[in-house]
Amino acid sequence: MTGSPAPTRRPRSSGRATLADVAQAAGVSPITVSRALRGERAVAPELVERVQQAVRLLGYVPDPAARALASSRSSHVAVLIPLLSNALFVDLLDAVQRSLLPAGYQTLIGVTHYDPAEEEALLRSYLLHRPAGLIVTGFDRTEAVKQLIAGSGVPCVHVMETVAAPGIYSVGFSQSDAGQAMTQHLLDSGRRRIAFAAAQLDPRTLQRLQGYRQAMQAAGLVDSKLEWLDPQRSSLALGGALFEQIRREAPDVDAIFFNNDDLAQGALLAALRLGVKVPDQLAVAGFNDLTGSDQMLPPLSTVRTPRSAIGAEAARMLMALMRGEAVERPQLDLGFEIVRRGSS
Amino acid sequence: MTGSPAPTRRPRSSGRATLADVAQAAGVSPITVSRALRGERAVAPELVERVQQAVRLLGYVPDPAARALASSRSSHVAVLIPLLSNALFVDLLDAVQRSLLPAGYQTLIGVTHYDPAEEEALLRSYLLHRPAGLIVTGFDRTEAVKQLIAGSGVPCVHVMETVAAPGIYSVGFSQSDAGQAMTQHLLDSGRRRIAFAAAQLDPRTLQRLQGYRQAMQAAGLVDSKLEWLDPQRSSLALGGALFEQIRREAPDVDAIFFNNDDLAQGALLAALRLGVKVPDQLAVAGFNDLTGSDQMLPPLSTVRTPRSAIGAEAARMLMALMRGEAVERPQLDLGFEIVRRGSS
DNA sequence: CTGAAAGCGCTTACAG
DNA sequence: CTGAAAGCGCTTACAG
Repeated sequence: MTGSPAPTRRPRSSGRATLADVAQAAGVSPITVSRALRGERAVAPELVERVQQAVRLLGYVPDPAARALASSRSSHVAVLIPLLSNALFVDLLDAVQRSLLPAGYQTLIGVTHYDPAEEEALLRSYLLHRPAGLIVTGFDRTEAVKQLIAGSGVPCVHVMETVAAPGIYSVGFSQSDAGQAMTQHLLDSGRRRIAFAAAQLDPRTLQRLQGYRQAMQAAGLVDSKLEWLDPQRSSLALGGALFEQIRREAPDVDAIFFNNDDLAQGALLAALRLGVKVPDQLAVAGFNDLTGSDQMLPPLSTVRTPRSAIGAEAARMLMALMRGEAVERPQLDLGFEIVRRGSS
Repeated sequence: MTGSPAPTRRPRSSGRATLADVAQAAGVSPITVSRALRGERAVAPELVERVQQAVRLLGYVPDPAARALASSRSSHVAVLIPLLSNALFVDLLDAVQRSLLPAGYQTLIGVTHYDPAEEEALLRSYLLHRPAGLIVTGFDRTEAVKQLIAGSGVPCVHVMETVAAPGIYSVGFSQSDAGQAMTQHLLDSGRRRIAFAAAQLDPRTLQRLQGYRQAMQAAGLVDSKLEWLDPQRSSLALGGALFEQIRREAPDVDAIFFNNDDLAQGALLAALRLGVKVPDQLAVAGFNDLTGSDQMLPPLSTVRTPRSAIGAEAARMLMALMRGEAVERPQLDLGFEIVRRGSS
């Protein structure tokens, strides 16, 4: 019974309910619907109720693309991390997503492979999408890239480290304090020739090295020959290789502090293979308390880092910033914990 | 020298160059620019050149939101995986991103925690964003969710398993064949009382179990008491616990096939702790060849699964689908490899 | 507290 | 092979 002439143009709409549909159903204007939905300003409570009913009735869901185009801001949060193969960052991400997803934000994950150039490229690409927010790892970037972030106007939270700087938001802990504390723990348990073995050599690893040096310095035991710094990627195999190398080149070393648990785990396995008794002949310590460290033989002493809490707090801080709220504590230090197990 | 009156409205533009700017600079219409940029139809080569020059000159980059709104299709690819804490899926993701990013696609990562309901919620959420493509893990979803995917019209590639079904695209390998092959390897090396120990109990684990049963059946050695199926999440600690339990409850077991390497690694560590000699008293085998398996004592025999290749091929297949091209082989079996090391 | 108009920056669907 | 018009579904900026 449609007496009207067939339309000349095929409609381009997706068939989903639109803001206009909701407005019509609720008997208000589209702008009022828009405002009611975003909780902006005080729309009359009665209208809000009518709008919400219409939304339910029609199963209306806002179109993210239209929203992004009109407001110059998407519902995406870009998260830049160095690596996905380090459980540390997986835990961080998991916590971030768990907070952001229920709030309606989609997470874009960028892996930088510890390469500032790669990070810059990702950042430029993501910024084109006008993300609602940004989470980046650490502070190791060029002045140009910092300007790029600041100039974009996109709220940004830095994770893993903290820094006191105006307009900079960060959630993390002091990597150097953690390095110092573990070294001190080894000193306190009577070790003297404590080696520091590190891979990757990213900024946070080097901060831990500083902490190690401070503790050794204070004890009057500094010896640069005790530092093994390998730029290769961290792995169990590399940990084993470093262990053998240190045993060979410095037989008097009585403790090794590895900058990541995978290295330390590899070292413990190498010790088993070589028949080196840990901790009797040699203490071994790691960093991060990764999966499996408590299962090793002996269980690995390590530094437990609060990456899940960092992720959750960073998400919370970012959401406040995205809502335009003031953040009372722009710099959040979540600390760390020395976990003493059998290996030290 | 602007004699014109001050504009009454503040401009809402972002300041970036737009399609219209490029069109004006190139002396063509906006549609021609749009077509030239997307490589659609044959635009006169000379015009394409002029457009490209204007693009370079102005530093033009298309606005993803506008594009998505006008075309009902974003530049996002949603990838749904069960877990981020299993290195298997991290490798898969890494490979997917490595292929998709240079092609201009952004990856949205959804973690389902092996929960179909959670997967459905994520899927509905992502589909609202009208992704350009979809990558999902396996085939374990309700008919309703399958309809949801099919009805969305979004190209979709399934990974980790393969299936022959019209309109279904998949890249993976036969989990049951892999389970069978490893069991056969243990049989071939003289083992008879071979236990199958599994956690998580996701669909692919159960397929491996089928393969195990087939091999045991063929050898006339089936015994349901040899199956230890634990719904808990896979971990080193659980592997150790399962190892102890199996030793206690079935002392005559002469080999244990764990459905994931982390379990097997935990078992090897437990064996060291308990003084059980592997492989003399007992063979141990794993699945996936994860990091560290080659470092264990003894090194772990396992099934190497081609997850990086799966990710790369799935991305390639998806890109073909997104371009509207025909895919000659909608079902790609990438196989697996038995890696024999010291533990068997 | 509410709304009419304009606009965000693209692509679609027709037409020639 | 090229283009003028319309439209995608929202929000912004004014105005009242």
